Amino acid sequence: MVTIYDIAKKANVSAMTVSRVINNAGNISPKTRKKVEAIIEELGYIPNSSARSLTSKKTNILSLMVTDIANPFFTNIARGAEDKAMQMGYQLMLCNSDENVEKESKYIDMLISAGTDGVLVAPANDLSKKNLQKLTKYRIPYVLVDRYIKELECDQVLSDNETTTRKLLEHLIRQGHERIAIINGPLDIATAKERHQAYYDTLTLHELPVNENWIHQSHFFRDSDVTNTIKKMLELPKEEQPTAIFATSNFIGINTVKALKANNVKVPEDIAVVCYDEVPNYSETEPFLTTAEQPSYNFGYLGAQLLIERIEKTAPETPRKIVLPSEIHIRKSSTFNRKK
Amino acid sequence: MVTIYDIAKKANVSAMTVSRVINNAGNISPKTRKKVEAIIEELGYIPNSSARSLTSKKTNILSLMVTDIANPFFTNIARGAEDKAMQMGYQLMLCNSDENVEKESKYIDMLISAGTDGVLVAPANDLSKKNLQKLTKYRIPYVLVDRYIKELECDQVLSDNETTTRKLLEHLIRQGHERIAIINGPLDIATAKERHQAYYDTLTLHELPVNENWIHQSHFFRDSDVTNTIKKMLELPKEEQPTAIFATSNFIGINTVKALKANNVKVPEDIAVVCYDEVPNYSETEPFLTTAEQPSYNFGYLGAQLLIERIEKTAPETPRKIVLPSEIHIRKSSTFNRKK
DNA sequence: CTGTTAGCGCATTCAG
DNA sequence: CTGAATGCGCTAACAG
Repeated sequence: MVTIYDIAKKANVSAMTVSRVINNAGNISPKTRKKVEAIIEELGYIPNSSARSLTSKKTNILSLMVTDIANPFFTNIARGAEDKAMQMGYQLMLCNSDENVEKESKYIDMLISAGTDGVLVAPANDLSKKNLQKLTKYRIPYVLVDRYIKELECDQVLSDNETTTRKLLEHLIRQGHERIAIINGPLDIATAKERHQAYYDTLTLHELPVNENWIHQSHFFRDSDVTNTIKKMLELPKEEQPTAIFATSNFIGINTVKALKANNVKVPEDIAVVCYDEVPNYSETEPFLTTAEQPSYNFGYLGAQLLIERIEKTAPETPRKIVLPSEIHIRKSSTFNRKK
Repeated sequence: MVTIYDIAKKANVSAMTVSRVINNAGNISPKTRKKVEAIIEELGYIPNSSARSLTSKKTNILSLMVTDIANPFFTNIARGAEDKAMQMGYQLMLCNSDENVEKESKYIDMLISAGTDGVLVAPANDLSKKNLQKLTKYRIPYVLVDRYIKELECDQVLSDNETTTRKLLEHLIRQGHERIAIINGPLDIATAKERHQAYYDTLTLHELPVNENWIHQSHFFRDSDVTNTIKKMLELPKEEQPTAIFATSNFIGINTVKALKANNVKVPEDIAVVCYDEVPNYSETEPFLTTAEQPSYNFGYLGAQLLIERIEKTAPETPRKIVLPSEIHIRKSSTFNRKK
């Protein structure tokens, strides 16, 4: 292993001079700089960041904690965060909590232990609070992405769940739907809670009925099980059955349509479906689902930016909150006008 | 920040005793162990792995370098690797090279610098060799996944490209196809090279023509552009046009079908399509593409296992090579028998 | 512009 | 079973 002492010896300078060259710190005469740089190159020196962070408390590593690396929504965030990180001279480390607070906690410990400069987090749920407070205890800044947590004062990049939900639902209402169901994620996740509230508010605003038989929870995973939910809905008396379903995530939306079809329910003729989150089109056919596409890449990109500003202390003291709008894509799964 | 000295002072023992408790090393009396453990718990001590790795040269961090984090094939590998890593007491760090040797090189430097115990690599291409040799120089073991590199002696977990390609093609041949095209990835990637060779061999074996107008390269990315390729194929005289296309990756397959449809070519009636790699079914419809599903999760899982064995020196000296079969899923995109 | 000294938090080595 | 001394590779703080 090559160290700065090897370089120093070969260049006839002190280790400190080498350190200065590497970090572009202090004033170095162009001549010695050249000489040192040449030897660094020659020996293929790579700084030992363990040693470096032991003294300087800086690693230039950002971390991103997501809840499901298999979800394209999160891989997009990762790409955005990585691009910004790279651009600013940081590297990105990815962790996958699987929506599991315990696993998240283990990863947080690892990140503290390994010494990350800051963490971009989509927390598993409200209980993640204690994990994040641990970061604070170790003075590691973090930025919440996608999901906020009540009473946690920190930078955040979030989706405008209220407006987006309302837009999706009003699209359904315009099509003549009056009985609209929701299949949501767990209510201990902020996005689920907000979407639930917005669902309730929008229906109420439009003087539409809210029926507890139309309100269901699943989870946000790829295999989010909705078959039972759909079965229950279809067992309702005809006049109580919803004519439209609002799915609060991509996977829930996909699985809802699949479950409906499995029960010979026509989408959108019998029941219309809209959902949150865009899905990559891996099919040869046109995309079918009406979606609200969140700017996931920007969640990552802007989140990384806030984080770096926080790390480098170029940010104002008060936490910042960025709320981004989503884009509604109206497609076949919801375009069947019941008024006609 | 809590250090072992804080613990030691509070427990009235030396720092060394604390270190021993933490690492389960040496012999400690149950009483002092209990006492120390209680204080560790109480103070919420988290070891500083920078300091630790400075002396012990061990971080318990595995790294996974993939070429495209947006490709479900690689996220599956990540999940497999993560599961095995966790199970064995390691954490997994993810890096995304974007099929770019330079970016890969930067990440390798970071990994060396940060001190990873071992790396699971799907190399960008044949030029990745120098990046991997750098790892060797720093005595960091690595395992190749999915893509091997010539003359690099190391553990590998690979796909049986020869058999799988043959099976896919023989399926086409059984359907009566005699003019089969290939749209491949860059030939400086091992998998592309092997699939090309297997394509050639299989056609020759079955005494079918090989026409250079049927051999095309694209790349393995999500937006792999094949429209020009398809256009060229369709401009061939009718009797020279291929009746089937073998796409060597998921994205190439999807884009091939899309491009064909855009040109009003019916799949599979006019041209059949088969491809490598399974694709998650994000659509409400039945999967359409005939695919060879690689055991990607196992690539990661077994790769991590080999790597950990190498790190912990429980592996035999000689490099091991695991070759895994793929599963063929015959679907509509290729089921139209031309013999009838 | 350059060098010296000291110490980051921990584990190895050797001594009890 | 436990402790003291030492050094990993680097940089902050000071001195020249």
